[in-house]
Amino acid sequence: MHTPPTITRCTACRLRQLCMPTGLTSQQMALIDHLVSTRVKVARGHSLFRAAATFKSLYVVRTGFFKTVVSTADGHDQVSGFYMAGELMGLDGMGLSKYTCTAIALEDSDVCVLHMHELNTLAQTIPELQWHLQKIMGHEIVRDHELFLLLGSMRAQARIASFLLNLLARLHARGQSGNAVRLRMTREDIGSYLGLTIETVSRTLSSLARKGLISVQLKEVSILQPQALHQLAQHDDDGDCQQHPLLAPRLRKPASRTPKLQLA
Amino acid sequence: MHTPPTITRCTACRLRQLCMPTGLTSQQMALIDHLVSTRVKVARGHSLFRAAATFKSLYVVRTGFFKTVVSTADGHDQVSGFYMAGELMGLDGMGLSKYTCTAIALEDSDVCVLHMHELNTLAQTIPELQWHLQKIMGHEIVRDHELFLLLGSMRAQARIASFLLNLLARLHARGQSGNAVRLRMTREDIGSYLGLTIETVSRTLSSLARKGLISVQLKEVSILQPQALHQLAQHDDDGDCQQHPLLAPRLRKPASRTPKLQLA
DNA sequence: CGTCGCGTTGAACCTCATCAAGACAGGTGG
DNA sequence: CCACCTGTCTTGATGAGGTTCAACGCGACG
Repeated sequence: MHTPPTITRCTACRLRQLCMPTGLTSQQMALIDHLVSTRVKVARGHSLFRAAATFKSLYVVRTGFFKTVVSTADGHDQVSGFYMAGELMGLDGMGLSKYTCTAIALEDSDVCVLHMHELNTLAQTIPELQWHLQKIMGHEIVRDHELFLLLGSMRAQARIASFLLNLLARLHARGQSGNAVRLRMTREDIGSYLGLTIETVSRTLSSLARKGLISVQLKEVSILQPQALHQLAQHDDDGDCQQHPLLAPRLRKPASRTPKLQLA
Repeated sequence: MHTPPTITRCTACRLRQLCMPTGLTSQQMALIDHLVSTRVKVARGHSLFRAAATFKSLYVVRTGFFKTVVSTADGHDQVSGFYMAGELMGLDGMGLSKYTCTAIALEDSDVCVLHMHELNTLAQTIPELQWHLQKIMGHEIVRDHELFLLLGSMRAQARIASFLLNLLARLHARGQSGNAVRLRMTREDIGSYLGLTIETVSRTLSSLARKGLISVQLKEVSILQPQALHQLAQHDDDGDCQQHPLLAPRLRKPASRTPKLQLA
């Protein structure tokens, strides 16, 4: 068994901990090094895979930035996610063996290709790999549930705040320090993702800047008051109107759009 | 190896095709028959598993009906799904090894318990089982994307229409004929799921009934004009106002909330 | 310099949330 | 059996948040 070229060796990749399982034996690592046989470059504005295409591979962003777009029969479409280095795309294809969304590079990007067939074969001998894949799919589902909450019960201001904090957190997880966020996507993309119009996105950003919570200069955003943003992301608007959450835990809250949980 | 009691044998279950892979050898089937070692009954209003509990099992609805609820830190919560016979719950727990939502029975129910550990062990020897699990998780992700579209870019009327059609389709997939849908959940649950208030749900149902598209009698709904409902579910409201989609394909559409796809 | 894509801002309208009142069914106790 | 109560659903009136329409600023690019 020859050693694959360094360029495609996962063990030599600084993103390894983001997309591969940890705690493998060196023997297992060596097997995994053969997994990524292909790298592809995608120019800004071009697609990596398209909806309805046959599902064959998963993709990991190596450098660059992507959005995924889902479309309805009648031509409507919506951004369903943004992906940065180390994040996995294409999981939606596993259900019907077809991709259900289109992945578009928002800047010149580099992608690792994981052929599903090889991945599954390898997973037969490395259970950890199998579990890891399950975990990643589980994360995707959890991420989706968070988006439900955002789309179903948050105001524009809270959506934007959540969005910015989410981006910042992911950048921090990649080692970036500071509070600067460069928005790789357009306002249109943000609006589509958050279920808002482009005007509302723009207005809300301006409003947050006017309050001093962030600073905005086109695509360059700085989170000046992360805490305050967090507050906004949680309480829609009504300023935490329950009197004593500890003293009256079962009190019926008059909270805005949130029916109470029917307890067991 | 003894044969497990009939009551927990998947091969003897009429729901098998809904939750188990097809095309297995009889030998594999025999192994799978040992998978479901437990059945649990959940009384209406009680929970099957709760958010933050340790993830150990997946659950398949055998009889009855469930909703899942996700909660935020600040007490808000939202229905994230409804589950009927043959559908799998608990997949969200695979990401963090904790459930992220709470499953509540909306009527007295019967559930098959799949211990994740055993499931994974068995999947090591039956690749088809592994693929099947992947497929199911993929379906869940696709389902979530459809919900994004609904929550992000549909009007109340379109959301309700989609919701009713979705329920009807799932009932049909289970062999029910006719256009009757019994709503097992309250208006509050529906509203939470669709990102609407209870009043809007009620009003929209009344409105659809007034138009003759459905009939409503509390929890009993009949879909009188499925295709008309389909229309409503797709075009928000503006009655397909582009003049000649074929002659002017690149014309800027005045469509309500849907920015155009940035092509590759 | 003109054009085009993108972003911002203003004004009017509209959908839907909110507040409020009442209808209806199911359950309990007299 | 009725009165009563509670949870659920319906309907109306009002207002706010966000969409829609429109105009303009700005930078990139040919």
